[in-house]
Amino acid sequence: MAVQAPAKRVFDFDDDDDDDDRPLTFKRTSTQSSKQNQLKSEVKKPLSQRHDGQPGKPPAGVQSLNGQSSNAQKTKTILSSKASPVKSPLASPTPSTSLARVSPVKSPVLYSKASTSLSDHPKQALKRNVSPAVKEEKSPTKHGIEPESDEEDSEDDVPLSARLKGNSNQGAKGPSTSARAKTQQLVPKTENKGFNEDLDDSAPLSSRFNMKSGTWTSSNRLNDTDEKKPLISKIQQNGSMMKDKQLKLSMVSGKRPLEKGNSSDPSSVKKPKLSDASTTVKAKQVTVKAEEKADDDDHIPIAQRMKKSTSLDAKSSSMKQKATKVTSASFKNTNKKFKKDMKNSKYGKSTKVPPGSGDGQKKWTTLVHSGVIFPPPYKAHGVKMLYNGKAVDLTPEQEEVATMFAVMKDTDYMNKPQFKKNFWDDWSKILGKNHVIKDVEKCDFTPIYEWHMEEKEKKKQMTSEEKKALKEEKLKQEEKYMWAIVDGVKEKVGNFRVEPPGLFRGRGEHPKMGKLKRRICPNDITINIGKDAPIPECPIPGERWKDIKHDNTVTWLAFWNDPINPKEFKYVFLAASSSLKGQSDKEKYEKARMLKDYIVNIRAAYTKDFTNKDTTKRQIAVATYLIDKLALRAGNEKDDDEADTVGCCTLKVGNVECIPPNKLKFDFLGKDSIQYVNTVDVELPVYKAIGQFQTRKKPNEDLFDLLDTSKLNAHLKELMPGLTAKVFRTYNASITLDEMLSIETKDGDVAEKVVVYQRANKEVAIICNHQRTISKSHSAQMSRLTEKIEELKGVLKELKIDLDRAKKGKPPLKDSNGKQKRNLTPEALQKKITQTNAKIEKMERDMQTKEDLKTVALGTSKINYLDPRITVAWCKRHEVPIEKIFNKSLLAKFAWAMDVDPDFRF
DNA sequence: CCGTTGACTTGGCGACAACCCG
DNA sequence: CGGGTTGTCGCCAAGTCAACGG
Repeated sequence: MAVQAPAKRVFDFDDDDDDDDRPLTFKRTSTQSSKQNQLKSEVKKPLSQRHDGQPGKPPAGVQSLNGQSSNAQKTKTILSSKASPVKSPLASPTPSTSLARVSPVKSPVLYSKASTSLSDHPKQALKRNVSPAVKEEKSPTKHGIEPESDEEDSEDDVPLSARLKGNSNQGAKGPSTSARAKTQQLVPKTENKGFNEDLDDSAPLSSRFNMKSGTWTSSNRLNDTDEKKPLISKIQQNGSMMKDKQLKLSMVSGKRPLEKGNSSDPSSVKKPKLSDASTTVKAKQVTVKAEEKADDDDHIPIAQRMKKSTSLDAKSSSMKQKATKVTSASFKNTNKKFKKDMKNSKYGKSTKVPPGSGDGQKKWTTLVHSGVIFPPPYKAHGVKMLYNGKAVDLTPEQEEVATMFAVMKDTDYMNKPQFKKNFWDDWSKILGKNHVIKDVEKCDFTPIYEWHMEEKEKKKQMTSEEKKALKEEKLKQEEKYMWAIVDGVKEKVGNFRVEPPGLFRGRGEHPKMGKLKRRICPNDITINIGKDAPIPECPIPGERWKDIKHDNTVTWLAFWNDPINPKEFKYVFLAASSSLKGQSDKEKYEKARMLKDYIVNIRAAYTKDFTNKDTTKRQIAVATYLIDKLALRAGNEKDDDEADTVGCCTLKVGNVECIPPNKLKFDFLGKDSIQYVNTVDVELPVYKAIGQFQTRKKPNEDLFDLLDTSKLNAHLKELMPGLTAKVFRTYNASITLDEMLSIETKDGDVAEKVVVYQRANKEVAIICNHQRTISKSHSAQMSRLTEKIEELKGVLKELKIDLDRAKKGKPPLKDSNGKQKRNLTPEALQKKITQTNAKIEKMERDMQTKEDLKTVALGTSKINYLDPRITVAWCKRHEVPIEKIFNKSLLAKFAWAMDVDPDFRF
């Protein structure tokens, strides 16, 4: 189709070029010498090494992407920086073994000036961030910037593991993983005084609320004033950051307005327009720099635009000042990077279509796609399983299900009676009443399992050529399904493959685990497509689609009912890189940013209600507090046929333990049956309120008996348009990243900055409780590292001895094999010693990082919670190639954020 | 109101590929 | 060059939340 639009492209390396799959290789010259950064124990590792210097094929464009370091000097806007804060590394011994340990509260972070304390900031920040809650405002006196704070800070250095509770014991994680215990201090003791300058309102959890009602401190990010600005104006400003330029497609009039109609945004009241995304890339950037600026204002009312047209930065930040010159310079650099893209883009600025003006819900105008692809029909293998020791004949249908079960032999599901039972219930139906097989326990699936393993092995043994051929074959078959054309623009489809049949693998103690998930046929599938688009041909001869719709108020391309739970659906959507998704992603972050302007008042309001006589109000207040401080999920009601997990509104009395004088210990299974364990200090009124909610209830009764998510969200919506519980998670995650980056980034090489980023990322992951299971080889890896370190230490010792001897003119000792070593000068030996020490330190740091991250999953927050503009802007400011932080998929997904102003702050 | 339905986001994990290091 | 790691990607389960229908 004509549509191969060269249209959107940002970074899209992939897209239209057909060589979509070409791996990107970023070539970078910079060497990252591993310098160690003293800050904490983390080490940079991964990012820095990969890609560097790799010979790969560096697409020209890409190359330029990285090139920035060379010229960009001006870009750097150093925020606070200079001081090198060295913090004591692991030194601080705080053996925080106790789970419950609560770390002392730290002083609030100072944003501005604080020169002296600069070095402290990072620490403080860190700590504060450790737990969202932590950042309460504390009285300066207390923890303030006192020197001793260092000591306290040291806690930060404590390995995560130490902080986590239960690690050790938990070896056995239940269904899932180990629980992580966190300890945080939510509450500051609150002195009312607090205040001011030091506090940042927007800080995540911090709470400045305690101040007596009324006084809020304002944040001081340069823009205090902002806080009070009418929202509208702020928003506009913010909004203006994004530009929305769309490239026009050459052929089609493609406009690709990200913006949806605007309309529906509930929040519209205050904010004129949240959205506007620039989904497209600005290929033009390069060419048209000037325009860019102009473009940014697209969504701003014309009148206003005129005013600001000249100054690029004005837009954004109201808060921050613009780094004008700088900015432009950096853009330049940036632009270069996009060279490649440019090549395709010769289009000028796009015409943006006035977004949907008017159509409230309309998500698209034209939609063309090829439907879905089905898994191949089952091929019987004929391997016979045993029943009572004897081979049994099975029909292909029976064998298929038996095979599904057989191949799960080495999974944990085999230890779950529920799984077996459900499997048997479904399989026995297929076997029929009269089948010889009457009892699963007498079944021996081993032959099938072995057959499966052999097949797997065969596959592994294939040469890479064969594998490649196979892959290409598959690609060829799927190619047409991979794309959809939305309003004239070619977009990637997310999951166009219909889910194959299998045994349901629910997480946690899911009551339906093991049930047969039957094969989906065309007859189960409803297609949604443009009215004028050709209806995809049904790939299975003789069958037909269940239904065809032309509903442009939704974004799905197809759906079918979930065989496990027929009242639920499985949808086929566009991929994350599509502008439709990009736009809603952007709106999500804009909403979270809007919360920043309301947060102070919201906190004040709920703080006040901690003691409200009306129990419902009190529950709402406390629940909101928990959602804000701890980034808990809302917690919808669940059916009995789902795993028993909870969120804030569904917390049970037994999930929260009150520990005098004012600590709460949470322990529950959240989404995906991931355990959440955390002990926090809370404000006394909260503590008391929780106690009240618990009285006269059994452990399994609802803590918030008068509450549910709809009531809670209805209440939140009164506080801010469009506000719902999940917005707090996004807000807290993003604001934490933004602040940590701003406070901790120092001068240094790219690798060091990447480490700073990762550390911030880690804090966010901890806040959100994003866990992963410890890899099977973790302990082996650790002991191997320990061994290596020991070995190096041995070498070191020997070197020292040799050094002593050399100084006295004696020859070195023999090595372990008894051979004489070379005579080295004391200087040479000294150098070796230094090198070895550095190596040991690096390894120790690597190890520490590994240990810290063994249960933390960084990816989820990056994908779903961290506003990519924060990252992109930071990369621009600090000359860190964005590819160091975002991989190919993320770059594609966040195309809409790539042109953000370097001064952007969440 | 309230339970249900529908649409869309968030989440951990396994398979596989790319990479690294002796 | 082989095996252990680490990073990507796809899969699909499990949440959130709004709209609907009575």
